[in-house]
Amino acid sequence: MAIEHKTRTQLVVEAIREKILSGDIKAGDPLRQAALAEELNVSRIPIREALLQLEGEGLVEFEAHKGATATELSAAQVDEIFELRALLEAELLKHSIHKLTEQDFAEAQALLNELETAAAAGDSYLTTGTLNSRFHAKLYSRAERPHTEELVNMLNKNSERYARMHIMQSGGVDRAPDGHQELLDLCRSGNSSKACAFLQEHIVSAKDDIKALLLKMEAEA
Amino acid sequence: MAIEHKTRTQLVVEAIREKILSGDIKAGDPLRQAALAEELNVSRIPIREALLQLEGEGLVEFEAHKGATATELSAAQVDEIFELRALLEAELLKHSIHKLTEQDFAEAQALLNELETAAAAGDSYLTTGTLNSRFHAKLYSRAERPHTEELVNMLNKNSERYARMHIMQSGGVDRAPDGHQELLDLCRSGNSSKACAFLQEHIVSAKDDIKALLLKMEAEA
DNA sequence: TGATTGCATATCGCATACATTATACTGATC
DNA sequence: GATCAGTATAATGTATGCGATATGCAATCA
Repeated sequence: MAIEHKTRTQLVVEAIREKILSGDIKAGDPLRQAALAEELNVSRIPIREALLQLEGEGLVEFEAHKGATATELSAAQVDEIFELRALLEAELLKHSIHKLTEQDFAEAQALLNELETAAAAGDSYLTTGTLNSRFHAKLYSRAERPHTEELVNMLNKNSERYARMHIMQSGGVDRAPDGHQELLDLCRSGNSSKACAFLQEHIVSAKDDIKALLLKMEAEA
Repeated sequence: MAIEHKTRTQLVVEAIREKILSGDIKAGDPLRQAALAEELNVSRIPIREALLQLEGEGLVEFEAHKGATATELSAAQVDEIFELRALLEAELLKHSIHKLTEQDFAEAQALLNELETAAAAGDSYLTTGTLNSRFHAKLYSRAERPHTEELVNMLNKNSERYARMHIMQSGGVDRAPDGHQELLDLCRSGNSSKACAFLQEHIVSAKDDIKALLLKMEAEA
């Protein structure tokens, strides 16, 4: 296994992304190149390049001569992003479900068990969030749809910070591991249309929770 | 109207994008920073920043310490991209169709007439391609789904160069203005599900043509 | 007093120069 | 002749510094 040589720009990308997703940098905040450069002990070049990459991920907006800001999503936009996720993740599942092996199901089940344990133990978002992603990724793993997967990843990054906010707000409780179990069972049964419909439902209901939170915040502001 | 001040990086982005879409730079070709810098009379910094933006658009792939290459799409990937387009454009149409005004229909019809005239006159891709995009964009214009629109734009950029190749190959003839007319009529009739289904069909059939071409090219290589 | 112009400052955009990494080549060893 | 180590070369990655742009404030004028 080759050790990978990370470039400074990559490290900066990860640092800033985490700052945005964790809420350390809030939506709409300006991202000053010089300040970030000093904080991360690099020159402004890797900062600029990192910001450009994050713009591609949709987390940052760049305006010439004015600087970058963390993207701000309205309730309507969050709506759209979750609906896109529902659409595309269902598409992934549709293409993957019939190719999943017994091994895949077992691994998915293991991830789910781990997730339940972690959730019960009140572990941090870093743990539950990662397990959650890995569970979903496992279900889609046989889709062989790299572009769709990348789009889903991008949409997930965009919605993740709002999901985190929601979890914080509701006392750090992750919801719906039951839903996950039901989804997995449906996949095992091989009923593609039912499983996809359930998945869409699952994503859309998460949307509704988060949208409610956002509307409240918009009203306050 | 404020004159917009284009940054060097933006100009470079446009220059390289056009080189890729036009086939001047072919899929898989390496993009040497120094060479591009000299050719476009700028330093390597704006070149690097432009390449990063193009990576976000999916036209370029960046690998640390190895440089950038124009993205290469396998037949399977072209397949995927067109299916995504079909899915997402149908979604846009679904959300837009019932909000389209008589004015919108008239403008779409005008674009279509212009397109037919241009196609009959054998105009360049620059003309027909632009009209084609504007026609589709008009149909989606009331969707109010900015993220979906952006994804569609991105997918279009990725498929455009293959579409251009296909048109070149078949003697510069653009296909299916009839299909466009039928699509517009369906939209006018307000039959959402039929119109969306027809649109999907339209995109998928374009895919099949291009895929055939690509498979032939892969076989030759 | 209110609007407008000009200047000061913060910030960004980009050229130059140097550091680091990957790769092709050379020669030695088996 | 094949393989490997070591080096040379070319390309990328990053720091520094200067010129350009935007923005806020102060001075000026109607």
